[in-house]
Order: sequence, then C-alpha cells, then structure tokens
Amino acid sequence: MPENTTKRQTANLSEIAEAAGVSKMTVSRVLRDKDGFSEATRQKVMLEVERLGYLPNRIAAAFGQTQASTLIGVCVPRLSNHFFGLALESIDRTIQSLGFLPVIGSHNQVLQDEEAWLKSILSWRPAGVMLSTKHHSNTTLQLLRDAGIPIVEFWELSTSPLDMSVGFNQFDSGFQMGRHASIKGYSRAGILGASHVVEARRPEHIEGFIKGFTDGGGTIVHHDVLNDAESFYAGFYGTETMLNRSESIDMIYYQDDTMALGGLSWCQGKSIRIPDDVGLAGWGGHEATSILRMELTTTSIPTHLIGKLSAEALVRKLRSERTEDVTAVPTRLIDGDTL
Amino acid sequence: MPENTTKRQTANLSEIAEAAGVSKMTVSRVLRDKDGFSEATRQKVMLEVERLGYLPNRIAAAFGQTQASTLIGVCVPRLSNHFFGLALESIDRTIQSLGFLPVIGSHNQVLQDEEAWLKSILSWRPAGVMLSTKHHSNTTLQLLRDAGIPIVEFWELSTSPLDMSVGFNQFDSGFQMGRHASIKGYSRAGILGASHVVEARRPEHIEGFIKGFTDGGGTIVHHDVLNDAESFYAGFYGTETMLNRSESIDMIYYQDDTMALGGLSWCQGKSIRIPDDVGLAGWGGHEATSILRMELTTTSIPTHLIGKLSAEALVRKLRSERTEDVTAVPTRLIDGDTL
DNA sequence: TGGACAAACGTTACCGGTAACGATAACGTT
DNA sequence: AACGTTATCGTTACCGGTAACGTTTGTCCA
Repeated sequence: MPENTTKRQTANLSEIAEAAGVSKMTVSRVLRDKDGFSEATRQKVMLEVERLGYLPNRIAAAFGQTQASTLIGVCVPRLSNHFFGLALESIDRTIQSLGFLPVIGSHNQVLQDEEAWLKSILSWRPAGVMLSTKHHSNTTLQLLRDAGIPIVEFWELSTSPLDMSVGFNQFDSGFQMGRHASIKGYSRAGILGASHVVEARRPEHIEGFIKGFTDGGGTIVHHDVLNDAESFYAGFYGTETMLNRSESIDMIYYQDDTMALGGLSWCQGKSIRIPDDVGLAGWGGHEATSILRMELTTTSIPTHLIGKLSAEALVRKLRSERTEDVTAVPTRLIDGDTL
Repeated sequence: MPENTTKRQTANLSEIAEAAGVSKMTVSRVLRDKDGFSEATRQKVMLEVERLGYLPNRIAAAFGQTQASTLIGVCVPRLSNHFFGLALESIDRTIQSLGFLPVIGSHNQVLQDEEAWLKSILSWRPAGVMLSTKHHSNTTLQLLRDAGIPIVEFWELSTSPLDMSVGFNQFDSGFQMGRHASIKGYSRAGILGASHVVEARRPEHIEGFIKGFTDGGGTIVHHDVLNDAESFYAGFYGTETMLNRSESIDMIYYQDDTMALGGLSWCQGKSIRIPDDVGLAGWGGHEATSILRMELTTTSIPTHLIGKLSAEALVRKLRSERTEDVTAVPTRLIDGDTL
C-alpha cells in the first residue's frame, strides 16, 4: 500500500481554495477560526474540507512563522516504570486536550541519553519541554537556556527551578514516615532498597526517613540496597535475608510499595505478626492498597495530579497567562495496618 | 528566561554559510554528509557549526521536500501498562538509534481516542506509524490508507496486516498452556481475569486456553472477570472468592502473572499446597519469576524483541529494503513449579 | 451625496531547508 | 592543445502555510 516513490498527497489549502472558489488565505482563516469571513463562505469552505478530507499540515504551519510548533517534549527516566506511566497518561491526556502533541522520550537515568533526546526534540522546535529529573548535564542546561522556551520540571519538586517546577517534596515524604514510625514506638529500623544502576544516588525519601527516624531517637540497623529492580521478589527475598540476619529490628522501610508487598507476603508465609512482631512501611501509594485486608502503611504520591498540573502550567505559560513558578503537590501518609 | 515576544533564534544555515564563507547549500551538504565538498571546506563549515551551536531545523527540512518527516507515531493502549512500557522502551531506543524520533501516544482502548491521536500525528506527516491493537475504527483505517506510509501492527500478530505485523500468536500461547495443563492431569479449571472496561472483549490467550484445555478433556468450571485492574490484589481476592465458592477445581489460569502472584500469595497464606492441592498458571512472563523459590508456570512474552523487530521492520521499509510483512515471535511456555 | 469606516476578502512576501541544475576549475587523455 | 570528465561549489525554485497589508464592497451618517 505505501508507495515510497510517488507520495500520495492529501489535499492542501490551495486545492480547497480552488474547489470552494476562494483564496487559500480565506480557507486558512476559516480553519483557524480567525475572523474575516462570512458565514456563507465558511460553509462553502467547510464543505470542501470535508469532501476532500483535508488534513492540516502542521509542518508547514509551524514553518511559516518563526515561532514554535505545537509539539511539547516530555522526558522521563523509564517508560516501564509504573509511576511515570501513570503521570504520562495524565500528561498525555491534558496536553492533547489543550491542542498540543506530546513527544515522549526516556533517558534511563543516563545524562547523555537525555542530552541526545533533547537535541532531537529541540530540532523540532517544540513549544515547551517537560523534564522529570532534577540533575542534568551542562550541555543540557545550555541547550535549555538557548531554546528560550517554557520548561517544567515535574516530578520531584525543585525550589529553584530552571523555569517552572511541579511536584512533591520527596525528602519530606520520607521524613514524615520516619517521624511517624518513631512516634508509633519503633526504634530499630531496617531499610530495603533496590537499584539496577550501581552508582545510582540514594532516593531522597529514604534520606528523609533516616533523618525523621533518627531525630525521633530511632536507629537504622540495616540498610540493604539490592542490585535488582524494585520488584515484588526483591522485597520478598530482601525481607527474608534481612530478618534472618538479625532479629533485633522492629520495622522495615521499603523503597516502594511493590517491595513492601513482597515483604508482607513473606512475613505472612512465615506467620510473622504484622505490625506487632515487625512493622512495614512502603512508599508510592499503590493503586489498590485499600482493598487489601491489611492496608499497607505508605506514602501516596498523586501521580495523576502532578501530570495534570504540570501540563496545565506549561500551556498557561505558552498562552502568556499567569502561572506559579513552583507548585507543590502534597504527598499523603496513609496510616495503614502494617505499622 | 523564555521570552514569548522576541523569540531567540538559533543560527540557521545562512549564518553558518556566511561565517564559513560558502553557500548555505554547501553547509547543507556537509551536515548531511552528501558528497560534493572537499575536506578543507568540511572543516571550515564544521568549525562554524560548533562555534555557533547550530541546531538542525527538522521542520524546515521536512517541509522542504514533499516527502515525510523523520517522526514515527507509536500508539499503545496504556502507558502505565508494564508490558507496553517494556515494549516502548525497546521501540524508543531502536527508532532513535536509526535516526528517527518516536511520537508516543495512548488511546486507553477507546477507538475514538486512537482516531484523534492518529489525526494529530498524521498532521505532522510522519514517516511511519506503529499500532498495537488489531481493531480500529473505519475512519482510522481510511486515514491509514490515505496516508500512504508504512504501518506496523506490533503486539498481537495479525496474519492479514494492514501493511506489516510483528508479534506473537496470543491464542496459541493460551492454547499451549491449556494443553499443557491437560497433559499434566488437571481436569477442572477456574479462569480468573480482570478488566476495568466493562465491554472489553475477552483476551485471546484465555480463549486459547479454553480450547486447549477442553480439547484435552478438561472442564472450565468457573470463569470470573473482576471489574478491576489486573493487579496483585485482584489475583489475591479473586482466588479467595473462587476457591471458597467451590473446592472442586484443581487449577486456576490467570489473565496475567501479577494476578497469579496474588493468587500464589493467598494460597501460601492458607497453607494450600501448590501444585498438589491447586495448580496455578499465569501469563506474560514476569521479569524475575526465576528467582522466586517457587517458579511460576507461565507464558513468557518477548516484549523487548517485539519492540526491536517491529521498529526495525518499519525503518527497513522506509529505506526500501526488503522486509517480511508478517514476523511471528515465539512465546515460551515456562514449565515452573506451580502447575 | 460624499466621505469615513468596517467587514470581507485577495495579494504578496516570507519562513529554512533541499532538489535540480548550472557554472567553474582541476585533471587526465589522446 | 583540444577535449571530455569529474569534483566542487553556487543559483534558483519550491515546499504549504500565515502575517501584513492592500483592495473592494457595503453601510451609515453628517
């Protein structure tokens, strides 16, 4: 079906114009709903647009004027990460409903990949860019500066953003859980994390937990970082390893909920009483924790809200409407049954 | 930083040309590595390109000729689905490495949304399109036909594709499991599925399982479809409900591995012996099933391979190289410990 | 009745690349 | 030395929209 040789062209403005007996400028005006045409000509034009199946040519439109296109670049660390997947769905819907087209990419936590992606998207002169990590290469920063377009950093909150920032305070979310655990009477915690990238920096909610827990008088007894994905299995076996090594800990703080669920599963299999023998706390807010008989104590992250607000902030800026540079969305500590 | 009024322009070909003392056509040739220039001028040009920080303008390039852009549209049902996330990562990497830019979208199993997305992307005159579902609206089909560009359908295999298809035979994957279970001696199966879309059609691997199992003499005793996401919890509680209702079933086939893990977890909590009391089988191939003490019996889907092969097939077609219209990738039945 | 004014169009120029073709110089060949 | 060939480079035209501006027509009021 696709003929690489002679490309079948869909009708363009000139053909519509000719068919409707007007100039192509009038057709352009009708399609963009700018004023300067009568109702009669509008109907004539729209008839031909329907009949000929006109598809707008955004390339020509974006090329015409020196200003930017209707593309918006969106870059996340990983597409297979559930949290970013949820945020992306929200961003995708919001951006499209506002008349732009998201161009989604990922960098897998490699700065050079982010840089390469940015160059690709900038060569398409996007209207704006959305990034989800705080740390960028110098070249990336320079490219962003030179582009002169609105930028939203949208996952972890940045109090001194490049341009705009929408997100939550990751450190605080961990800090609150640390303090919460401390108040509940726990004093000897194990921390179970996982990362497939060896040199990855420690997530800030874990830093926050350590601060909150130790401030309350608690002690971090173990801190294991498995060289693995943050999976159910990692939580399952990490818990076994940690609890077998030392009976002296009275709670475990997990890097995320999936791992916590693995830990919970292991404990239930061993008839360990939760939260009496051991307390468990996760992070992230799994979509359906509340239907579990034993509700997981965790921190809920409003992925949907972050996506919506960040996309809206960007578009408002594009329309030269007033916007906040920094929008903090609250995380919510869910005081469940496991701690 | 972003000035909406006077847009800061990065250098264009003319400025590079003037700085290097050549024509802009020569600069164009150097940058695209077409021949027609000497090594000396190449160095002169590249020096200025570096110095002025030239960013190619793909909009102008795509506009210049009547042919398509370097954009490739990719549409999946959901961005938060782990399987598609994995496939997308593979597609993203492959497409970018071949010099194109993927434009990822989702339709959430709503035909009109797919249609709207397609119109958006087609208005950018993409070089090709990749779709991951078999069923499309009539308008979608018409749009694809008229576009005259290569199309890859890339998840479930289609033996009569619109253009090209890369994927696995979903029915067969279930059929094999059904036959496998039958041969192992199971005869009374329960099926546990889930879908948040009420009117969704039944997944084909479940159809296949039914055929394979009943062909071998087995009976499908229960078939529950929870109105929920395919989650760990859905598997956990669905299993409880199903086993409490009737003791007569000797195995459960789950819609996916996450649900199967939930079921496994529930059974372990109740000290039900797997696979003696009840056999369990999943679908999808979770990334780390092999490290679990009890390896889940399931069907592994090569998400990474599908992504890579489908992106490569599309690009080969774009380059007018020979390609297969239908590429079947095999699923693998993992004969684990739970069945 | 003429002139101011606005609505409803058409004309022109331009965006930044690239294909096609033309021009020049260098080089080899007989 | 005359000629053909090739490498290297410049010139021109064009892609499909849109901003800016010009033109026509109609309307309304002094």
